[in-house]
Amino acid sequence: MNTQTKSKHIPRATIQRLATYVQVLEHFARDSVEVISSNPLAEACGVNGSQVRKDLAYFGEFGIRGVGYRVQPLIESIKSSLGVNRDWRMALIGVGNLGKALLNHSEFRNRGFKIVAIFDCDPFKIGEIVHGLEVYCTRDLKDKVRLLGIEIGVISTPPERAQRAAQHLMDAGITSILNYAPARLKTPENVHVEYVDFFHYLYALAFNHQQQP
Amino acid sequence: MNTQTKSKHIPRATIQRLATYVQVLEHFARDSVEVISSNPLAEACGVNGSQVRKDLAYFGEFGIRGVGYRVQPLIESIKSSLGVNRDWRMALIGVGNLGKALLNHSEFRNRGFKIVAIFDCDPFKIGEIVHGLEVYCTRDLKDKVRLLGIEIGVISTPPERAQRAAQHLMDAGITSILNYAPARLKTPENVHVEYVDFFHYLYALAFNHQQQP
DNA sequence: TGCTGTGAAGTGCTTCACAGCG
DNA sequence: CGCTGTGAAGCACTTCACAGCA
Repeated sequence: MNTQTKSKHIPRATIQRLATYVQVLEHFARDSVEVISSNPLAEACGVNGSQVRKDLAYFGEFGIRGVGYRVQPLIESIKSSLGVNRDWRMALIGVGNLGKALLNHSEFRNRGFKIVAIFDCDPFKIGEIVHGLEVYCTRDLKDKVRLLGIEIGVISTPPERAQRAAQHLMDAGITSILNYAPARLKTPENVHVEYVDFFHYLYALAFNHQQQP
Repeated sequence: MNTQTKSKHIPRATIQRLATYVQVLEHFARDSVEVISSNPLAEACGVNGSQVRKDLAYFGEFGIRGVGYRVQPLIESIKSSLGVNRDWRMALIGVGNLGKALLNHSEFRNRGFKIVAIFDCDPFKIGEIVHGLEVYCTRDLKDKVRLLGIEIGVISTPPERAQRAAQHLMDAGITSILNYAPARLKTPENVHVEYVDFFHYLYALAFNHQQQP
């Protein structure tokens, strides 16, 4: 069994599906399923069987021919391939409603994505304690990133302040940004931004609904 | 100018981008930009200019040759094409932490996606008032859907109860479901489910980060 | 025999390139 | 002249089909 990534380019869609496979496999694991073959796994994920096999094959040979995949080891292999079998330390910028809701969402922490410092530029918020974390001034970001080994920045500011928050993160050397603000960010090539837009989903539902009334 | 959908199939990716265009166009509108051509719009959205023109062309001819697109009318045209220029009434199932956070998120309401009834199967929660709404028993869903003209169901239960919630929604005739629970749903073809998984984004960040360390 | 892993074929989205119009 | 709208080309992802192995 080989967990090295084959040097090929891996489609972004594959990464997203791998996250789904983990979700579904953990469900099977809870039901004490020990071995599963690609077709039932695919069905549970709403995709094609070859798709599953091809996605997994990007990262190694995890299966047993004639048998299938052992569930628990496969979960570990996928997590390791994705790099989510370790902790990630994150900084959150923007301690408003949305920011507080994210801090509340304990599932992040459970999965190893830990918000270890929070920032705001509102002087009235600085110093406040939210979910056990002191709100720091955004100017201190660079120091804290170095001090706390932060690798991911989460932006939950209002849209008009998102670009400035991104600039602070980039100045601090952060190249991975999760952006909850409804704004596009101007960033250099080497910075990876993921945009979370709750409305994409609703727009897709609305569009489909009116197409087939 | 023609706002009829040409009968062609419209890629899902196009719908997602249209949501982004609206976001970016609204930003331009706030800055009093009145006309914009495809290339600057595309750049602000992180896509190709032809992509923008082709996406828009699925729904009609919104531009002026030699000039570009008038921002405000374009916003309205896109919204109308997507079906988000009207109100949508939604039911939320699962009034836990996540459900409450969603109720808090006033942006939904502002954009016309209104949660008008909330449900839970926990007898201790039924009758409680959350954000001005009484928590109803999930058994009453069918009646309320009819009574209140609900068209979209939002699932924010724990994963093990998501399928049951979906069943209740489908029994009530709902065919559009937004699922925040980390579980895949078994649904017939005619039901449209959008899965919101916060971890997709984080997994993508983690994967990319470890690829280019 | 049964299921994985994978080249080859198929499909659909994206980009190009330019005709057409304001 | 400039920018849109669009057929055609290019590219990437998905599915098929089967060789290969447990």
